[in-house]
Amino acid sequence: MKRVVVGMSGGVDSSVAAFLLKQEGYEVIGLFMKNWDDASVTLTSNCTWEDDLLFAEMVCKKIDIPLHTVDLSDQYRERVVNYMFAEYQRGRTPNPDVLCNREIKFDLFIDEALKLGADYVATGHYCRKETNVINNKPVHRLLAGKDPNKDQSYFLCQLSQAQISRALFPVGELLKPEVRKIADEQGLATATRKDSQGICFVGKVDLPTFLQQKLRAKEGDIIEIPENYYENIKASDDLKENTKAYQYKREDGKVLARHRGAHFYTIGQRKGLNIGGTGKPMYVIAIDVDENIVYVGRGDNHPGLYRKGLFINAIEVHWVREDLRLGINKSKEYLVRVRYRQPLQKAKLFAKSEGVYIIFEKPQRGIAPGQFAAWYENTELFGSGVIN
RNA sequence: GACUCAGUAGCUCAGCUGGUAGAGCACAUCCCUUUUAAGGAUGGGGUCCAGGGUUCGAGCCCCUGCUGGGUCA
Repeated sequence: MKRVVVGMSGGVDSSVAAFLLKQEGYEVIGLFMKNWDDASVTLTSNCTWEDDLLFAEMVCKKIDIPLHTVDLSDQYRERVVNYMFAEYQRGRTPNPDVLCNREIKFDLFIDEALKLGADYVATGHYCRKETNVINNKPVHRLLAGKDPNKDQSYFLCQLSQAQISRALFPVGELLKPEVRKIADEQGLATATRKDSQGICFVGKVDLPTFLQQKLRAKEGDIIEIPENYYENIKASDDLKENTKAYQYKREDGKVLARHRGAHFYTIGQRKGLNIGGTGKPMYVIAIDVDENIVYVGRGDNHPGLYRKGLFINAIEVHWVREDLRLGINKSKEYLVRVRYRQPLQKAKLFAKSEGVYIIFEKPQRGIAPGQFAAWYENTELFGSGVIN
């Protein structure tokens, strides 16, 4: 009998995952991770992990599996939270949950599971895995969850073959309502529990407030870049031209207002600028942390909000399908998304020695450095990388 | 100094020939969402610069003053 350790979060998805595995005949062990216990920064209820643990216990008892707990909060802080601070400080927009999966759930957690004698680990992610043998070698394929509304493959875009080889995703074949139904039928305490939101383990936080734990508020100018700024920029086929962020200078626009620290903002952001009287909403189109300037554009269609492409440094390019890695100077069409739940966009990848250039068929809005671009073929996730 | 235009929600402004005010933006809350955002819905707010007058009734008319912009000397 194969032994599976399931990451029990205290939510419905992992509850049902555990139940399904048990039903399939696995020997199932629950493992609860405590990764964060600082309730002072959360916006919603406090001490969420205690509630989560309680629910995990109830569910495990119900389906009759043991539950272990492990405290990974030191490592979580080191590998996820500190990374967040560091990225924001650089004026970038990190994705802590992608890191959390790569560094915690599918790294340290797997280690803990192996200590418990696990053959596999499972989570409640809406995502599918398929293992094929190609050239006499097993190749693990990461596929989108069946529920198009809940597909969470994006969050797993940084996983390696070794990590995926250990993983099982029992709810990936189900739709969310089906998961709820199973939970309900089985009388699991989590059946109607609200989906978690916000940063995994940390919860919903007000980012500027959260960041102020480590990053100082520092007043600076908000500068508006007029639409005609772009009139002189001629269209080009050059990969570098089309994939680099606009580099504005103070003289390119007019000071509109003040902000409380450029590193608290992200590209595409509308709320929190506190600029009224503009008729149209203002959006952040660039931030310069060295000069401490936030550049904004007026209106939904401001050219500065859109970019044709993006670039990923070679060392930050990750192929889930190592076997299908694009060779240097090769190019290929994929479907790409730059944020969770974004509809996949047609794009072409160009592999160069310095990294990967992605050119979209249609210009994309709010591409933020620090976020992950993930490329797919049909429903399969092929690779990902940090947007430069 | 003269002339002239303006002074209405936090901001930018609308308000027809007088009947106690509106829109966009901002903001707040909620929804959506295991990242940041975006998006959707709802909402809070106004001695209509001040004082006086005309009128049954004034943001709108008249007078005076104050403040700001412009033009001319």
